[in-house]
Amino acid sequence: MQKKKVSLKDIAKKVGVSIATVSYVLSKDKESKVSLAVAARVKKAAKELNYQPNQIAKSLKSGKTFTIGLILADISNPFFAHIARIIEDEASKKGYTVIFGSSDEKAEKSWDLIQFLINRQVDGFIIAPTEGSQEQIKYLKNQNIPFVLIDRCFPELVTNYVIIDNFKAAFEAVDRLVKTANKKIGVIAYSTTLHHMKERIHGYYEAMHKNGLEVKKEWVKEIDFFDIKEGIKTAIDEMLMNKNPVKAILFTTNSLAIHGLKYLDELNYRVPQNISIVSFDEGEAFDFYYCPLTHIKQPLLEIGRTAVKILIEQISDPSLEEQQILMNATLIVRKSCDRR
Amino acid sequence: MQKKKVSLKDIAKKVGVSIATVSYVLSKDKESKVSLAVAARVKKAAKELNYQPNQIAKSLKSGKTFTIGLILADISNPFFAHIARIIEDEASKKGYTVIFGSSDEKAEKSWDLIQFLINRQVDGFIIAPTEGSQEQIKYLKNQNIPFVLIDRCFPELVTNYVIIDNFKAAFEAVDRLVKTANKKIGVIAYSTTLHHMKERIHGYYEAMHKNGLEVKKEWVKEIDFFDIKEGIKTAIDEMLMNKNPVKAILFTTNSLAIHGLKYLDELNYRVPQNISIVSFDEGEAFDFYYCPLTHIKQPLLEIGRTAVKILIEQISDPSLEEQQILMNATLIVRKSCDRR
DNA sequence: AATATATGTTTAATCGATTAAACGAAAAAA
DNA sequence: TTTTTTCGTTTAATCGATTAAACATATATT
Repeated sequence: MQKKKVSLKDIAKKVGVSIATVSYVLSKDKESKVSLAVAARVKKAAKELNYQPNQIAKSLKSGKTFTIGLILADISNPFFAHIARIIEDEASKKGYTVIFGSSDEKAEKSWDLIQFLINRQVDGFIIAPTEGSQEQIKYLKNQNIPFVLIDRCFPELVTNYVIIDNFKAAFEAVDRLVKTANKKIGVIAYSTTLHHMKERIHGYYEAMHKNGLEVKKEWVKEIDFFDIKEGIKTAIDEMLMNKNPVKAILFTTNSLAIHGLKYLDELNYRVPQNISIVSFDEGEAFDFYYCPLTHIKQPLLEIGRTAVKILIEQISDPSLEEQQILMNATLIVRKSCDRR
Repeated sequence: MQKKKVSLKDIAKKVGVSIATVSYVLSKDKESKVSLAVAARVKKAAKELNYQPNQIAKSLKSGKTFTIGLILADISNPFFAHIARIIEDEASKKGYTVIFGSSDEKAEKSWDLIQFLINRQVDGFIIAPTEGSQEQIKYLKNQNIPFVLIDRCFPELVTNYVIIDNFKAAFEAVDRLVKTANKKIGVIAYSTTLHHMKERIHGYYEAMHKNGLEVKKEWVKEIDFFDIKEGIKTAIDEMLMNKNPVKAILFTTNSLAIHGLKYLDELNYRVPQNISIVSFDEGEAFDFYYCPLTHIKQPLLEIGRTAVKILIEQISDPSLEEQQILMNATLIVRKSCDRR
């Protein structure tokens, strides 16, 4: 059996005062009410007994748990793991704990997590929402539960969010590819209605258009989340084996790039000699890739910190206006898109 | 303001019965006490109001939070992120939530986290302990707070733990290096008193000894956690630039291997032509390394699942004996140690 | 000396759920 | 008909902390 924990009651008994007095002493700011002599004895006893306040009881009374629910696609994905770490640090600085859950991009799992965490009385959420989770987000709004979306957002809903300008990021990347002598450029994205993905594709189209380049149907590929490996193969095969094979590819996520580059290797395509590459996000994996990769770098630290900041503001004052933060990604230019 | 949540009180009022009756109805197993008619009305009302029990209140009453505290070195390290994900899934299957924290290998941070999570009334801990955290572990034992150590353990303390046989893993790896024509083998580890690291080094020594090979002082390097990059450089320089340069290196962690391989690249050493390599753990990063890496694969899924299983057993019955689980790692042989 | 004010401490309600014990009414046993 | 059981429901205590309000004392004011 766990040694029963020391409570205010135990201190009160030991010192010979009421529980209330002990409470007043130990909640600092109210100390003035209590005589110095008694306060000293209470503090001494608290130290001797190694009193640790029961946060559960505090939470029940106050309705606050100082806990943030963090819902990501998959904590074992380096991109999300990195964000999780940043959020953890930032939250902890402000006295908040993080409870996380992985949705695996499934709306149902996401809903289960939300329900679960609401029952655990989290004070708010930071969510990278899955496709089709609009109703869940609306529910949170209706219930006035504070939350901030990250990485993705639903433009049709007014919510807090912190994301990058995906359109611009993709646009700049493709524009760069064009500038470095590429005309036949393809894009590989996930097959999803999620706005950030659409924006990345949109950015691609606009950059092509702005540069007066035609886009062939075979150059734009959307791949199923749940079968990346096969999807990538088919997509790349189709991009390369037609009368207008692409000479450059924009991968819209880290995972897509990893799988794509592996397959290009199998096909004995060399980067950048045979094909140019730009990818979203970084990854340890790329460190060992023979050709330094041009990629779109998201300001993860700012995203995480801002999300926590907005959430905590919102928790303290739920009447605040929702904030929409659009950050800029940076195009890090390396060898992989240089074919001159 | 957050819409105030529906409580038993609200249902009771709506139905016109006491709170106790509602509680009896909704706690299923006791349903028999209540008349079917009333039970039906209560259930209906609960559904209509979308009642969600307040877990905080439940926890206060029961003393159980169904929450596990997970303390790792760094959630953004893929090795730990992977374990975290496994633990999350396994815990969630059994109705537990995970609260995590990163210790950054610092005993002080670890202690803060433990205190913090105890106040949050976690039911137990899964911990990858840091160097010098023995007292913290003893404290948990004294307080009879259930916990399971993973990845590392303190042999001088009787605790639950789930680790791999590090000695054996290192032994087999080095033995394999010897069998593939290497005689001059070095090892790079962290400079720490943590037992798992010592065991890995010990395994190296024993394998060398068993094969009748002498170990030069310059071949065994221990590197500071907090300055890997520089440490690796110095270590490798010293291993290579002496009258008995090594022809093979065992890296005792993933991160050491990543930094080490990068530096070897800088030095224009080719694997396995100029040097053989074996590493602990896998990593996405290795996928793009030009030479497939021989590595020691830990059974992460089993480790995570077993740790959760033992912890929950221990939570349910704290009088159970501590369990020490030693799992076997697997040596995955690839090209990086094949110099014949 | 009588009254007002300040000071220090306790009482008791509260958060939301659980549950032993008490209670009242109906059904069964005498 | 009276007594005993059974059944269904409510009362009230509890978990640990907070905090308004009540209550004593002591001190200050008139």
